[in-house]
Amino acid sequence: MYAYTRDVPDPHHPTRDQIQLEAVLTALGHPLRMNVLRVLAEGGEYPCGAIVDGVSKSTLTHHWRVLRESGVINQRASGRTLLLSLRRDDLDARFPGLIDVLLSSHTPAEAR
Amino acid sequence: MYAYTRDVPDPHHPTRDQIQLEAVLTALGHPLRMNVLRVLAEGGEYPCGAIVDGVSKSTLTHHWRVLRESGVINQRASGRTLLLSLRRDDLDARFPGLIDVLLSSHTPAEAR
DNA sequence: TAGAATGTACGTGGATAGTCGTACAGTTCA
DNA sequence: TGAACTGTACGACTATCCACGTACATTCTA
Repeated sequence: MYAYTRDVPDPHHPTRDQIQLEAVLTALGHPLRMNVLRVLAEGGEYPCGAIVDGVSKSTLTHHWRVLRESGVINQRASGRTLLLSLRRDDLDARFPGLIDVLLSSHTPAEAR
Repeated sequence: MYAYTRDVPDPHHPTRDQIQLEAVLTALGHPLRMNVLRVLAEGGEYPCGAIVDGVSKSTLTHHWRVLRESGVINQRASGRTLLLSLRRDDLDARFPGLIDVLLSSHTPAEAR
């Protein structure tokens, strides 16, 4: 099992019941993170470095943490990469229709 | 017509097309503002001071601005009060189903 | 017309977000 | 085993958020 450091053995993922609406909204209120949602909504798992360009690694780590701790994504270790995936089932169970609405709300102006 | 100051004759309300999904999500990512949404969703207009308790007037002004500039609420002058209402039609037109989903996502833990 | 009522403007201070560079830990593979 | 690779940890910096007190503009009313 992949360990991040001796002190923080596991990345924190909230359980389904711990996912808070506010935290999800705040997480998705950032254009970079909203774009990540759109990419991950296609399905499958992506390494951290394969979704966003033009941002430093440490900045990405920050955004992964926001998405992970709000319950939007899951991070799973695989070899030397972390695979990201959308917690679609949990989000749909907790907030039925929310993700569908967000994905269907096409707003090109934000698509940077 | 009510004027706020000589320099800022009108409060800024984005047009329907200018409403950005991110801005709405960020605005509703704060518990106080989410509660305001729930109150206003009942319908009708409320004076600024009739919705939230325990917060200073200037703090409220800050939150009204966030809600107004994101396109969530409308502020209309009436005598010496400003009447707040939800821009339900605009939000429903721009992001069909979003408000419904948010209102039906009951999350008691956030109901402070 | 003077005082009360409503709500904004402005300035301030502390907390949080967002970005980066550097260092480092774990994994893979030549 | 050692170097390359992937991603986090940490510290620093800037910008924005959030809350407040005070001052003020507007409106209503006694």
